[in-house]
Amino acid sequence: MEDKNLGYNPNDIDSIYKYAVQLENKTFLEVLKEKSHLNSDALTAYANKLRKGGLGNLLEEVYFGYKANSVQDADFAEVGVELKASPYEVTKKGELRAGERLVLTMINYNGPVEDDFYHSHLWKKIRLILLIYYWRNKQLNDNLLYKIGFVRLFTPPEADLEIIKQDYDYIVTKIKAGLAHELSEGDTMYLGACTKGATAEKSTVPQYYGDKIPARKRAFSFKNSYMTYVLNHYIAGKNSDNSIIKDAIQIKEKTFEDVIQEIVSDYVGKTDKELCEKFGREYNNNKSQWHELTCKILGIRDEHADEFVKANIKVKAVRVEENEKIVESMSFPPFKFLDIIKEEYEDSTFHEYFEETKLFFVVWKREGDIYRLVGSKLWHMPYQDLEITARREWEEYKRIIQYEITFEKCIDSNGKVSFKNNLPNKSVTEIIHVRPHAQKAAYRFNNGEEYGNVERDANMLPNGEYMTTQSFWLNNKYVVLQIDDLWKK
DNA sequence: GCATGATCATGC
DNA sequence: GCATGATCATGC
Repeated sequence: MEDKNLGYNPNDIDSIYKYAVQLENKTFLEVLKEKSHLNSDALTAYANKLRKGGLGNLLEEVYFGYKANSVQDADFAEVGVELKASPYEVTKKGELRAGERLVLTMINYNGPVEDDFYHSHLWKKIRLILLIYYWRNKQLNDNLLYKIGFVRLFTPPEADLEIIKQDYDYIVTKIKAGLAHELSEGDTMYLGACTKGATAEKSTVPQYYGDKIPARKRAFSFKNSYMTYVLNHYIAGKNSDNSIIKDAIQIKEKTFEDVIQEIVSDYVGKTDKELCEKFGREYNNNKSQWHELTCKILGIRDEHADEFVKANIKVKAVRVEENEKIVESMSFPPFKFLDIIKEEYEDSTFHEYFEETKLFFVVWKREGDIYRLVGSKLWHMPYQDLEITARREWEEYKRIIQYEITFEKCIDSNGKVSFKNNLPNKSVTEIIHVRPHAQKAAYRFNNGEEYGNVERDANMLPNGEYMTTQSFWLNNKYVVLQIDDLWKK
């Protein structure tokens, strides 16, 4: 029965949904005006109080008429519906992107964890979610003007749920082994253990298991990549049908990693030439050949397989030479100098990338003129590498970019000009180095000298000069160490 | 043969 | 025309 004061029946899913869906296309300000009896001053004061997460609380208190709480039951406990308000953004290409990971419930460090997924607090929070997605349009300077774009009842589809269960088991196993301090979002596919609390110092507590080593407080969350997929495909109705798992049955007994490795293993031992013939692709050794063969082996149109998008997995075809070396290092998206100097490592774009991204290495080994497929591996940067070595190297690059970058002008035998900088060379680092990553070299110096297309290919340093845009690269020697067990055994 | 600065290729 | 992933070319 409908509650006259609330406007809906909190014990009836249909009623909750019908009431909620009326939020679509309204701004938060419109909701406030409609539902509260505040005068305009009080409204302004309320708006000023909004903190992060405040927009969700606003809906809970003002629109649904209950106090926001942090109880580990679902918000509409009688019917097991959990309300989640979350932002999305619209990319330049017009695609939707989740603005945040969807935080579900805290991981308990004060007592035992729940082994059984279907009897866990987490399950109560995700079996039926009332998703309220609002457009975080950064061009608006008042977040009350954000508009609610989508209201949906959501539960992960069966094939997703199998992977989420595997993720849950992985996280729980690690916690029970007393290794909560080594948890990383990159460990898992769709369900992550994200950190909670502003800083590591304030939010590190002893864990319950093992030697009670202090660990960052963490919460179960759906990863940003998963929610971005949910938004585009389950909510906005974009079609894709580019999945590797064709039926949830495939993933019941095996992990996703096992599934993709088994697919690849059917082709191990075949050469690139044989595979080109088998898949009807011209054998021409061009840049994309081994990458394209990988997609054909996996039975996907391109690297944006549904599972890869959801779990933020990037396909990397790696060719190993006869001397067991990789010719090239591996590039990653470029960065801006003025961005990196503002970042702390822990919240940096670099750290976020390697914490949230997995690489699927598909490895080929050279034999004369051809490359033979030797195997594959789903990889993410190991905890120690990301938190210690890469941190040290990143901070050194940041320091030099910030305080003491210098250039030396070089002219080669053809009279071509280049500039040598004093950033550490790859020979002195273990994991990463910094290299140019642009269409052409471009510089502008404070003495007025200028080279190339500065607007397109360079960006500004703290001292006002411009250097060719750079990116982080994984050292080729480091990459070899991650995969050499595939042929050494 | 390696290190490094520079550049290419493809998809959207 | 850009974002992204991948490779080239020179000097030592």
